[in-house]
Amino acid sequence: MNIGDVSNRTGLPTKTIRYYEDIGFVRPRRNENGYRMFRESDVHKLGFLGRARALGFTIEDCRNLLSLYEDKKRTSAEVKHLAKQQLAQIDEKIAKLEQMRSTLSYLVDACAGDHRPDCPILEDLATSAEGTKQLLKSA
Amino acid sequence: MNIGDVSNRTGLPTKTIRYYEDIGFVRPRRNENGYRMFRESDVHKLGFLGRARALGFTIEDCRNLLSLYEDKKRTSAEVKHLAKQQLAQIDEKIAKLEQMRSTLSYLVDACAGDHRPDCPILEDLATSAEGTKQLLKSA
DNA sequence: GCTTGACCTTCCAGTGGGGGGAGCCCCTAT
DNA sequence: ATAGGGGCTCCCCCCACTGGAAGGTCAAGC
Repeated sequence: MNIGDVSNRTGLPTKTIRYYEDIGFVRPRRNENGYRMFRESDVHKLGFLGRARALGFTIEDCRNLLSLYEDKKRTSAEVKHLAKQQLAQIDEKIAKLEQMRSTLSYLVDACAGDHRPDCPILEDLATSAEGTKQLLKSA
Repeated sequence: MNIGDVSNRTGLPTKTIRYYEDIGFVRPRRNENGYRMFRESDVHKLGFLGRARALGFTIEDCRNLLSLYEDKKRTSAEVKHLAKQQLAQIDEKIAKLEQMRSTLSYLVDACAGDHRPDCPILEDLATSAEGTKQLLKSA
C-alpha cells in the first residue's frame, strides 16, 4: 500500500505519516522505486495515533498508549491513569479559556461599538487589570 | 530604567521584553554600557501588550490594538470588532476541548481501572471511533 | 584591590506538530 | 510522446517565546 492510500484510509495527511515514520512510529519497507510500502498493521497503528491525537494526547502520550496497547500484561489502571491526566489537562485549558472568555465578554458588552473613540476595552488594556477584576467580582 | 525593573513592573520575563523589542514594539535607547534604557511609556506599552496577550490576542492583534489605542480618531466599533473575533476564536477552542473532554470522560468512566488488561479506552483508540460515537449518542 | 554575585549583553538552538514548497523521479493513460 | 498525478528528499516556516552559552558591567563586602 502506498502512502496516499494510507492517507485516505486514516485521514492523516501524507506529511504527517512521513513525520510519524521519522519519529519512529512506523517503519514501512521500500520497494524498488523507493516508495514506502505500508501494511495493514501500519494503517491500524496510524489510525490509533490519529484518534489519540484527536483526543489531545501528545506524541509522547501516544507512545505510551501504543506500548500499553501492545503489552498484553498491561493493566487498565495504567491506561486510565494516562487518560485521567489528559482529562485534567483539558480541564485546565478549558478553565483558562473560560477565564479569558469571561473577561473579554464583559469588556465586549461594556463597549458601545459605535463611531466614538471611547472604548472600555482599550481602557482596560491600557491600565492595570485591577479595575476590571473588581468590576468582574461585583458583576 | 533597566530591563529588570521593567520586568518586575510588567510581570513580563526579560526574554519576552527583548523579543518585543526585536519585533518592534518598543525601541529603548542604550546607555554607554549598552544597557537598554526604558521610559515610562515603554512600561505602559509593554503592560498593554501583556494584558492583551493574557486575553489570548495574537501578536498581530496586539499590533492592531496598539495602533487603535494610539489613534485618537479610532471608533470603538473597530476595537469591539477585534474583540468579538477573539471571543469567537476562544469559543471555538473551548468547543473543541469540550468535545474532547466529553469523549475522553466517557471513556474514562467506562474503564474499570483495575489490574486486568481489558480497557475500553484502548479498544476505542484501536478501532474506528464509530462505536464510541454511537455510544455517546445513546448516552 | 579583589572577589562575589546579580545584572546585563548577544547569539544560537529548540519547542510541538507538523505545513509549504522546490526540484526531482516514477507510473499510467492517452 | 506527453500529460498528470502520484511519490521522493530536503529545507525552511509557523507561534511566541524559552534555554543556555559566553561574556561584559556594576555595587557591596572584605
